[in-house]
Formats: sequence, C-alpha cells, structure tokens
Amino acid sequence: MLDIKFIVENTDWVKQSLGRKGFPAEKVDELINTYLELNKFKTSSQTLAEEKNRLSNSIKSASAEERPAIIAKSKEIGEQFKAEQEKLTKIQAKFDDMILRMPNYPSEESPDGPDDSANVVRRKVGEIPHFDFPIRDHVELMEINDWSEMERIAKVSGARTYAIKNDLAQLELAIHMMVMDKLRANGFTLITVPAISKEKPLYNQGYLPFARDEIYYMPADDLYLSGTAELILNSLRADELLTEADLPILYAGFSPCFRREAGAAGKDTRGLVRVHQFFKTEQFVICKNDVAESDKWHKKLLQISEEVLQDLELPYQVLEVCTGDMGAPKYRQYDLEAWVPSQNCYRETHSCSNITDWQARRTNLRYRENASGKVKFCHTLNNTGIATPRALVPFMENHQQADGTIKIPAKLQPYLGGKKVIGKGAE
RNA sequence: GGAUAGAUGGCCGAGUGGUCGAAGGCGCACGAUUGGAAAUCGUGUGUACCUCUAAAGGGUACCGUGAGUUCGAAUCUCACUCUAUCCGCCA
Repeated sequence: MLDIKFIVENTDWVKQSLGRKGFPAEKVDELINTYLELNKFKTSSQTLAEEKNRLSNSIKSASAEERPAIIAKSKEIGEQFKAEQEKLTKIQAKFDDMILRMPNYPSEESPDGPDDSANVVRRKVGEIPHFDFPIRDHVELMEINDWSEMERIAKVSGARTYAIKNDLAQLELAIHMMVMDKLRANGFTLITVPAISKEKPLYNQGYLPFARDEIYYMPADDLYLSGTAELILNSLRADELLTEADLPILYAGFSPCFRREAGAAGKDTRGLVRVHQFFKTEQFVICKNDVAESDKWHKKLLQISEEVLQDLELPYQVLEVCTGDMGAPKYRQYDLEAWVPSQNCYRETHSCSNITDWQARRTNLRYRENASGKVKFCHTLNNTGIATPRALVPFMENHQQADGTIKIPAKLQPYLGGKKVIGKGAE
C-alpha cells in the first residue's frame, strides 16, 4: 500500500514512477479525486458527530424541562449523522479498494521494460557442464533409479503432483536441512509455519486483490492454502508496535506451498518443474524503514541464495527483473536461475525481493524509532532459501553421470550420510 | 464437537451507562540527586484521521471484530473471531 499524502504531494513523480510498471496515470488522478471526496465527507460527518456529542453531554446538566427538546434535537442530528456515515462508508470502501490496487514504486536502478523479455542478466556463475554421453532429463533419471511414482500419484492426487522415493526423497529433505543450517548460521530464526491462512494475510502480503485465481480456497472453513511461508511470516507480527531494538527480524520459514497454476495450463507439464504442492524454505526479513538498510538486506539475501546454488554446485545466472515483470508489491527484484541441461536454458529457482514499506503498510507492521520517537512502517524482504522438488531438476540433470547415477556435492554429503553418489549403479 | 472463563494503551492491570483516551504499576524520555552509577524523587509519555496553522490550536474515531439498544456504551444485547481450562475425538 502507498501513502496517500505522499501521492497528493508528489503526484507527478508518482505517475512517472508507477508508469514504469505500466500503471496508468489516470488511475492516480482518480485515486486523488476519491481521496478529496472522502475527506469532504469526513469533515461533514465529523461536524455532525461533534454537534451530537455536545448535545449528549449537555443533557446531564440540563433541567428536566430542557431535556426533551435537547433529546429531540440530538435524535435528529443522530439521523443526519447516520445518513452521512453511510455515504462515507461507501466512499471509504471505494478508496480502500483503489489504494490496495496501487503497485509499489520500482527502484531507480531497476531496468525499465514491459515484460520478462527486458529482464537483465547481471552475471553468470559456474561452468555449464559438457557431457560426453547422451544426457537424460530428470524424469528419465528418476525412472531408471526407481525414485518416483509419477504416473501412479497422478491417479491418486491429479495432475501436477509428485511422489518421490528412496535416495531422492532423502535428498529432498537433505537439501532443506543444509539450507536451514546456512540460514541459522546467518542469524535467522528457524520457524516452521502452517500452510493454512485466513483471508486478511493474503491482502497484507499483496497477493489479493491481484491473483485470486492462483489460490486454493476452502469454502467450508473460509480458509486458504498458502502459496509461500512469506504469506504467514509477513502477518506473524501484524498490528504489533515493535521497538527499534527488535529489528531486524530474520526468519527461515519452512512450509508446504500450494499453487493452483491456473495461468500455466500446458506449461512445464512434465516432471517436477511446476507442481501444485511443494516444500519451500523461505528467507524473510523485517527491518528498519530505510532504503539503504533494506537494500543491504536485499543484497545479503541474494548472496545467501547464491551460496546455496554454489554449495549445490549448480551453474546459475542472476537476473535483475524489469519494472514490467515485477509483481505489484516489489521495489526491486532479482531472480536466480539454475542451468537445466535437458532444456538447454536457465530456469528459475529463487526470487529475491525488496518490498520496502508496501507490505508493512497493509500489515500494519510498525516500530518506534529511537531517535525521533516516531512510529514508522517496517521494510520487509523475502527470498527463496530453496524450493523442492523444482531444485531437484537442475540438481539431478547437472550432476548426472553416464550410468544414470548422480554425484553429490561435497557440501551436501554430510546431510546424506556421507554418500558421494546416489543411484542404481552406486549401490 | 460439548462446557466454562476471558480479550482494555509498548507491557501488566483497574474500570458494569455520562465526570473514561481510560486509575495504578512497569517500561521509556527528560530533570533533580551522585565523583559516576544504582536506588530515590519530580515531570512527561497512545494510535489513526479530519480541520486549521508559521507554530500552537480545534475536532472525530479507536477498550478483540461486526451489528444493535440509548440523547449518550469500554460498560447493556446479539453474532462472530481468537485465547485458556475441562470433556470427547485424534496424528
């Protein structure tokens, strides 16, 4: 959410900034007009409330003869007030809806562009492997190693689900353990959270009102299935007034994640790339309201996830996401993409975002600043720690050998009982 | 699922129709005291919004959420949410 007073005072700048995300300038004018109208009604209804309060307060000191007249007058004002209040509620709802749909301002440093074609590769790390044998894709590798039950689970749970077993199942959990250890070493609080959410946190996060189609909803209980632990962690401290000493708050959240993938029909239907339910270890930061500070954490989160890919010995590229491809909440976004040999391209494994105070305003997540004593909105940031099974795709494919076995990187071996290779040929 | 109790400021906690934005305490800030600190004493200390302004000021709302009764609600009524405890069920 944006600060309406800032919009009123810096309208031209706001139009220009949001325009970089493709947000129409007319909607900014519309918002301001609604705000001015809203204030008119606030003023008029407050004047009535003031009059009503004054009359009510005068009753106890009024004489018995005076009372009936005052009560009658007060009732009359009360009716007017009620009518005014109803109009106010309507305009307030309209204004709330409009401002909830305003995207965050993008960073000056984010590249401009209409869609993902304008994203910029900032760097490539690691050598793309060259195989001297015909490579297998991850589905074939799972089949020859007896690592999955893809066809059977589709009968049980439907399309875009997965069941993996044996060493690959252990590998999935081992990778999460490795990432959690890294995050704890960086000062993060390990926290496992539900995948069930009420509706308000979805607005707080900025998922609603934008993408209702993407979310599983359980009408019997009026609850949603969370697409990421970010949703839960962002609202965990909602409505609290923190002290500056509480910050930064660093969470390493682990949870199952659920996505309907409504807009991805026909995309990535094979294997483990895009499934309805997966596990994610999420990095989430709450810090002070200072772009220099949140930018520092943004870089830190990026560095941690780069280290994760390096520890997994996967070649990757760092993508700076352009203004048009960024989600509404984001100020600045980097994606990490790992090399997938069978597709001969990089595929996204991590998404690292600085949300500045946009989420915190919706969430009412605040702290009192030491020096000024003022209450300020926090900044929030999030990044993938690791998400599986998707990360297993580049992992299996990059580390495959001619016999179909998979090499285990040194950093991961302690989490797999010291195994250096997994797969049928290794047993 | 059934029963009971509860939800008040940064925190704890008093408050059953007007004098309550709300006692008291803790915490925090400033001052006194001290060589310095602790202790003690004094003063101050909610949030959001509207209006006005150079500043001050004036006003409205907020005691879990939403509705209702009343001239007037933290206080009365109803619904809901959440928390605690007991019973039942269960990984």
